[in-house]
Amino acid sequence: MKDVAQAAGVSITTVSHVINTSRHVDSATRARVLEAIKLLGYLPNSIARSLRSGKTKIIALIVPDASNPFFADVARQIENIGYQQGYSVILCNSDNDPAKQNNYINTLLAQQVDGVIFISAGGAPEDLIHFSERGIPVVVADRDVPLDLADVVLLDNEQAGYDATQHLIELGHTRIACITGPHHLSPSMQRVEGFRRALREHQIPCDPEMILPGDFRFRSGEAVITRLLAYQSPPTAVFVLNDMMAIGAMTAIRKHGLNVPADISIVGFDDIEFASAVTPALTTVAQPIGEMARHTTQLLISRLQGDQEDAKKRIVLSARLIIRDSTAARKG
Amino acid sequence: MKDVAQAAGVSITTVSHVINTSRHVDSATRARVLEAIKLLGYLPNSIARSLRSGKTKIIALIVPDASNPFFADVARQIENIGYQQGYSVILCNSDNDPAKQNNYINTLLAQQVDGVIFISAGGAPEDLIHFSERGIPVVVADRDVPLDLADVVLLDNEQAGYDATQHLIELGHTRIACITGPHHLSPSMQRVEGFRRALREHQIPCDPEMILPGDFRFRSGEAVITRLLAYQSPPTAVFVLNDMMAIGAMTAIRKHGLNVPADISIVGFDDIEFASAVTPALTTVAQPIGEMARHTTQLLISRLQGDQEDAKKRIVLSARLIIRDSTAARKG
DNA sequence: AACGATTGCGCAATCGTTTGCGCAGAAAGG
DNA sequence: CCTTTCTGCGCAAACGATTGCGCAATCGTT
Repeated sequence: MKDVAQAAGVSITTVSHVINTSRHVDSATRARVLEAIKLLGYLPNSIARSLRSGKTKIIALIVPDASNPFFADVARQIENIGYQQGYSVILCNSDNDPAKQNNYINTLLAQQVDGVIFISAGGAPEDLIHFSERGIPVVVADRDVPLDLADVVLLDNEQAGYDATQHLIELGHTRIACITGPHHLSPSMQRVEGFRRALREHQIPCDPEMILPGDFRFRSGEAVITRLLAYQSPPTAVFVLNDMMAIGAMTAIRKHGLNVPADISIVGFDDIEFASAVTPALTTVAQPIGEMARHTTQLLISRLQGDQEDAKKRIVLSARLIIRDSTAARKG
Repeated sequence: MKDVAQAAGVSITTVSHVINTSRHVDSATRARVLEAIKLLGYLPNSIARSLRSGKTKIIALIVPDASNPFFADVARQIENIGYQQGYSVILCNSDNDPAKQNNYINTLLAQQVDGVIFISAGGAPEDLIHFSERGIPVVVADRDVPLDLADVVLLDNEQAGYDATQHLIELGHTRIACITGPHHLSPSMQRVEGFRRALREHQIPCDPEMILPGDFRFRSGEAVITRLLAYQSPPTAVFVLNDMMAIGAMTAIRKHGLNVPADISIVGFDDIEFASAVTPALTTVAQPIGEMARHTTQLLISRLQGDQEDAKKRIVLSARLIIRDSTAARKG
């Protein structure tokens, strides 16, 4: 910048004002400065800028598992929107590990990010309050956390669970299992509640053996369905709380010589791209990822731009059941 | 920091030295300072640090499509390794768009990242030279670029293409198609060359109609295979240059009432997690993602730690064919 | 007791920007 | 021709850390 100033024969003050159009500069001078900038290939140092302004134009996105297509997609969309609004997004992978998650939170604090979008790996991430303490806005997405200090964007998981289950019931199934996620995650719990409510409303007894936890990853879908199939009277339909596990389950079912949906119906959750690619195409509950990403980012950015409203906002979106080929009427 | 100094009754100089253990401090004093730090919840401002030191401890990773499981996985692993070494990784999605890619490069320059790992979206990203100009090390991974200014970590794509094709030939196929990626990407080109060499060495004529380009995404696998199936004498085997398209192709094949591998054999590329999940399980060429991530990150970090060696390093890794159920001997 | 070495710490400059304040010269008004 | 108002720009103080230099007190020697 000094060099630019010298080359243009002005002070660095003027250079700064040219760059930011923060006050009037004679057009001849401006031209000289601009030329010097091109010539020297000058780029403003955003570190110094941030130091001065207290703003970094960086928002952090913390996700539990970036290689899960669902989160990958969320991340991509948030990044896109942020990018359009002039924010860089730094992606942090907590690896489903609350400790790593806390580490990241502290790094990000030191890094002076302007805002945070947080998808919890579980636990009550107490370090989040440090953000509030420092006036850094946080938006919690997808998974609720037991702390009331951030805006939240969630899916109506209970209703979604209900809808999926009802679909199976309407197909005549009564022995319906559910492969859940980890107990401590709010979406998993709520989908299970919807599952239970549907059974209850149709007077179908709910056998606790039929509700088994997985970890949202492919392998655990295989593992859990194998246990279910070993039951004396195995389920004729399974509601699996995400697509990764659902696809794992379908793979395992085939290995056991059974057929989807003839012998057993499967409903997944998320509607990842592969859901329509597997055979049979997976009936699943589609999350409005785009909407979610949009609301989340927008909420954060409006806070960044000075929305001081005290009340924490809470946005709840609806899911949509997509019926494909992995569900069918009960045999016989 | 000022507050900490005051609370501990010392100068900020001493506080700094306590934090960085950059010179001896009396243990009593040190204790007072540490206590003040805890008490005030002080965290060093890394912006200011970076400004002073010229180091940000941030490395950027530019990928063409973060929602492609292959890149998602690469990203996750690189992030992990970087994290362990004390670097934050900022993930930039170029969306296969050279313009966006260049934009990012410039943002990153302004952001003063310490180093860059670059997986090209194609084009000759001339702006990359700005990094060299400023002494910022760059490592190019996966896709070669026509500029000689960075270390490179690549797969031996030619050999991998050869191996995949040979597998099909050994199964008795002679009408073998190839669904490629965009022409301007080096991995795509090289795999095709391996494909050609295998045909040549086995005296199988190479019909140009049998080599059709896709864009590495799911949909284009469906689209291209559909064209191939419409041929008067369609292929009995197809080498698809990535798994996303391969799975798309299998889906489409089924829709056409044909069977994999009975009617047509498919070989994919990447060995993403889903490759083993689909039915039939996909025969594919596994890229050593872990090794690639490790080499790439290590190379970059050693440059960051002052490896001034002029010669650009070039690491070439080998792929491994994984035979599953999507390939079979030619009928009849 | 005197002097050099050592230990323990603070001053102030610096990194590259932004920005409040103020100063010169030109235009406008009387 | 002397004020007053603009117009166009520069000075220097921040932002929050790191670090070369140097000063005072203590210790060890002779």
